[in-house]
Amino acid sequence: MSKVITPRAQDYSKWYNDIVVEAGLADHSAVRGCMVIKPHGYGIWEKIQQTLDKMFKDTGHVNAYFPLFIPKSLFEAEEKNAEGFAKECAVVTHYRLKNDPEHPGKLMVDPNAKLEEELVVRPTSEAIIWNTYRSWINSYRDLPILVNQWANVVRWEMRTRLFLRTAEFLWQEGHTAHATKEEAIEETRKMLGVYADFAENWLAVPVIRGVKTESERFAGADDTYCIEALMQDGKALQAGTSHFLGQNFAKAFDVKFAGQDGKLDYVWATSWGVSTRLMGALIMSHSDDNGLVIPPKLAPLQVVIVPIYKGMEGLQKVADAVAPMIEALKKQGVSVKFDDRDNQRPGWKFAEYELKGIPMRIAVGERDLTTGTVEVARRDTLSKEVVKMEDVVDYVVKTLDDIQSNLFHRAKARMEEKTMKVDTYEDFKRLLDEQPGFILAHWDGTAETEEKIKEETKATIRCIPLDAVEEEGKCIYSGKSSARRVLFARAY
RNA sequence: CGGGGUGUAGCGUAGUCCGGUCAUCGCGCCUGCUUUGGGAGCAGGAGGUCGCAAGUUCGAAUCUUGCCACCCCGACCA
Repeated sequence: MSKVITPRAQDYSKWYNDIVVEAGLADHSAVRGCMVIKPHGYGIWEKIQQTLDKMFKDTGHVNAYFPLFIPKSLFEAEEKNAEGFAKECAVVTHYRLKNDPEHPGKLMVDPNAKLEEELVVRPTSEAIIWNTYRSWINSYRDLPILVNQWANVVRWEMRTRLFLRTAEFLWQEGHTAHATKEEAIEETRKMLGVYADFAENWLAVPVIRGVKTESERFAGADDTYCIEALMQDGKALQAGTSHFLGQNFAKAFDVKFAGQDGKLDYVWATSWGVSTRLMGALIMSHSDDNGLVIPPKLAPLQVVIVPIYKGMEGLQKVADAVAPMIEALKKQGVSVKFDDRDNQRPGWKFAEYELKGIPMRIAVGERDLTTGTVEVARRDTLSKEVVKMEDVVDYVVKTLDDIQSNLFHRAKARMEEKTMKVDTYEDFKRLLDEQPGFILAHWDGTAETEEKIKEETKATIRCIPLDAVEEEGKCIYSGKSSARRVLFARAY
């Protein structure tokens, strides 16, 4: 077991923090609620970005970039959106500092440099983007607009957690404009599908696709679709959202287009995003008490080769022996590193790479050179196998695939095991405490009931699953009739 | 915003109640030798505005006052 990671059973929350910090993913910074994403963490984020970016391009989207600052007057234009985010906005009021006459060597805000109009640091970019779209759109021929941006946003959260909720975070936000409601809804659902595909086939995190209830909806949306994942401790994590924005922003920013019939109408909109929070989902889905576990498809480094030797000549012998293997692995598209650092011993390196979640490790000693074998270990099961040198490339390629799918199936089995159908409020409350997880239960569809349940149990309706089957039932809280089960959980 | 906690070397810490060769120990770092198949051993060495500011005192990591920062729990949360 790791010397630096708190075991999950002892303190899950501390375990999570330890993984993030000790695996070198991120650190707390000098700024409250803001983190430094370190190279290892950023390397994973870059993989996430590259993969998603290609998926967006493949579905017809292009990238653009809009300003970090939004004039307050624009920000407040879409009332619900503004109201929803107002409580957590950072605001720029001045544009200059000057020397503080009372405290030599210190600076102060220059009171003469007050901005005419305050600038809101974007918590999300609908306002600035829709204000821009007004000038991009005149006719149905200008539609659809399928734009994505990779950016940072700021939300002044009261309480933050590394990756899961930080005051500043990195994300992508897609903002599309359409001529018809149907097309916009189709786009909303299509992007939800992209997210679900990415979550399951790259992050190896199984998700439930669904629609948010009215009270959980994005501020300014007509409908919010989401993917919900379940972490090892039985708490839910919203992993991505895709919003059908109706004509709300088009109306707020007066974005109209002339149709084929010459009539003017407001444009239909969507927006969708995933953030560095996905890192949190990745960490909490797969990692163990030894450290991080990275799905091979997103690992910046997939295979590490650790030499075991005596003296520099011994190291050289091993290096010569593995050189062809490294070349062959690279040819297969496997990222591989030969760790020839002489200042750490093999055992130390083993522990280190396990902590960092590298999917596979190959140990090669002088002993192996005589037998023509190597020892290959996989991170997900921690099992080791002796493999003939000439079979290594095939074995590694196959095993990386196997780890990827094993991680997904393991997480999926866990999610299914922790998903329960419940028909009484007593069982509901008991399960939340005794076996936390997803709970499928009947709900009468009212915001009042939803709110009461939340108050009394801290569980929220994560979503109304898209694949929910029609089923007559009675609301667990009010006893009123219900047509389908919805998904409850305590959430991050 | 409420409650709790922390701030001493790169990291983790002892010392604070009771002021006086107390700046302790471990990891890490540097040098050398021996080691290397699961976080090496020995020997030597370097490294400090004790969060910041003011005060009390012959003397402050330690006492007083004020301030700052971060973490954890809760409230809050597209």
